[in-house]
Amino acid sequence: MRNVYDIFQERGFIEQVTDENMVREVLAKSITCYIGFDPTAKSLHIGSLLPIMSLAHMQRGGHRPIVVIGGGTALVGDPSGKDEIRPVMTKEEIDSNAKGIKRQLSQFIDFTNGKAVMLNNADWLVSLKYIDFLRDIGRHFSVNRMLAAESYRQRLGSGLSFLGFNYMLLQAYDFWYLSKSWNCVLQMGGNDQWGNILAGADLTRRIEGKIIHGLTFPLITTADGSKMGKTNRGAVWLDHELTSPYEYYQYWVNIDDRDVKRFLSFFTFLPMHEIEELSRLTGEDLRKAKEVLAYEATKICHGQDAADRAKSSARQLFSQKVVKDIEAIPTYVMTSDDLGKGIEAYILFKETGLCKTRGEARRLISQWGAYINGKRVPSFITVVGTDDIQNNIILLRAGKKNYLKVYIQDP
RNA sequence: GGAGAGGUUCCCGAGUGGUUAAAGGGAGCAGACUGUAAAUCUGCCGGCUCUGCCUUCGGAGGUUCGAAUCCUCCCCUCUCCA
Repeated sequence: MRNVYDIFQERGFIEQVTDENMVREVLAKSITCYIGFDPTAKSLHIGSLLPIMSLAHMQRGGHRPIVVIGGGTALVGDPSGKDEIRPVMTKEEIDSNAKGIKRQLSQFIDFTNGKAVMLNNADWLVSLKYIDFLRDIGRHFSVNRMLAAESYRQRLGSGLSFLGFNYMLLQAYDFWYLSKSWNCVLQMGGNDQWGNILAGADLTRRIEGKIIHGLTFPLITTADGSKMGKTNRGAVWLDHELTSPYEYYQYWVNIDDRDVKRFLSFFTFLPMHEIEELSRLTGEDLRKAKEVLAYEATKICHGQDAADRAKSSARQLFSQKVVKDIEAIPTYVMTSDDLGKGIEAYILFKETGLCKTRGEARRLISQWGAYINGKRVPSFITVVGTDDIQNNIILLRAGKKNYLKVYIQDP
């Protein structure tokens, strides 16, 4: 079996490593590794996809991944990222988020028979005693060194509370704890976690005299320099209720040409020679590569059926063929009673969620960006009524590529 | 605790009594061009029951015909000093 390190390397997963040779050596045998995830939402979004894929690669390579839900650390808030204050979350919220996240991760990682483990660091962090913690853990940390860390240095200009300052200690404690209780020898994470990961490895070396390792992934930005995963409707979620498989598929189809190769490497399991081949396509043909990316990514996240449906719906909608089977596109259900004597187009676009406000809907329509059943809506006071129903459906379109169907379902 | 600086619409950032829903940039949206791409150009870009109305410039009061702009108190942030 190939060393996972090589796989990571050829796919561009590695930004920093504690010690390349040692990590490669460690990975020659089956090990336990971990990545932490914040339970701050009930779903992860594609910003977390790279770490997730890395764990999947690890598992495929015969290693045991531990997913740590940061139920304890979420109470403190990581200052190294951008976000400042996290809303204080109740234990119930965190638990329910954790449950959702585990279900989600099960798509990517096999948690059966101990092949992967999910833990919540609240279980060992919340009960810590302050004085004991200071004496046992705090003594190993040099404030001087912490202040020198990049993640904190940036904060020094904009403000850092003592609470946030302690985040590093807690995460370091996690790594130490996991190395002790689960024999975990590698922590991975986004590059913003580098300082925290090092702190954990350092702490473990000081307490146990044991060398453990860290590896970080590059921060993924899109070719135009923005953070990955934002669309007009917000983040791209892994949860199919927050982002439908169709929308998920569309996100990947619409990426920048320049991102195709990287994203294929990151977000699919396709062998590199296939990826090379796909990325050699140019011009319009490159869309085929994007289709492959979208299909594979959707398949990994939502399963093959969903990927098939998303693909066929997308093809129909964008190839001007007769639209007959478009089940995968987002659906808004209403009854013919709701439709009643008719409803102004701009209100309908707002109600279905295609536009956030009525004002936005008016703007869309007056700029000729709104379509009903493929026909441009001439005016925002155009009334949509039961006459517009075709096969129980009214097909709405906002802009060039945002489709939604209104499904008429009478009781 | 002391001394300064500052908190403006999604973000950055102008504005210092009326013509300001508030310059400019970014993001976002639409249109043209295209390949469901990028770049470029054009328009839009607080909300609404939209030729008008309502709500916004850290918070609460006050002065004024009229305040984001002046006064008072409060909250928060930063910098330097202790």
